[in-house]
Amino acid sequence: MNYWLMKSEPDVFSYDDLVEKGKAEWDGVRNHAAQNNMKAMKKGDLSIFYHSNIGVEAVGIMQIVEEAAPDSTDETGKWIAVHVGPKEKFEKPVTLKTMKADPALAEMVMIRQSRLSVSPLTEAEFKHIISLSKA
DNA sequence: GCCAACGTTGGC
DNA sequence: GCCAACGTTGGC
Repeated sequence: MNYWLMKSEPDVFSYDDLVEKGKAEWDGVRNHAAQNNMKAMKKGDLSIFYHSNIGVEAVGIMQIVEEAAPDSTDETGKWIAVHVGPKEKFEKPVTLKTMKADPALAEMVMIRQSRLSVSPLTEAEFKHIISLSKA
């Protein structure tokens, strides 16, 4: 089991949009590092859903339901996407400010490399963010 | 709206 | 293969 963090601008695609659809292709990722992370995803892996730009906070958990396959929005055939489904919406979102201030999350890839839209989390980081969402 | 970080492009 | 210019992302 691996853990991830994926970003989306909620005015484009929000956690509630995912809940409504039930399943969605995580398309449009055009960054090699992010692509490599998606290629490493296995069915059943869990990912934090993070709202960038608006909200700037982690809002819920989703599950990888289909592993990497060609991105349907890519005409070149070079890029891949995974399919995700909703797992659990946080009772309380965890803001970037909270995560940045927390020593337990100081090594988080997303904190250190803020522009990366798909990044790995350690199991400890994943669980810690969950615990913050319940506080 | 600004700006830092950083990826990509293109000239040499 | 280097590096300057430029575009995009994303926090503030």
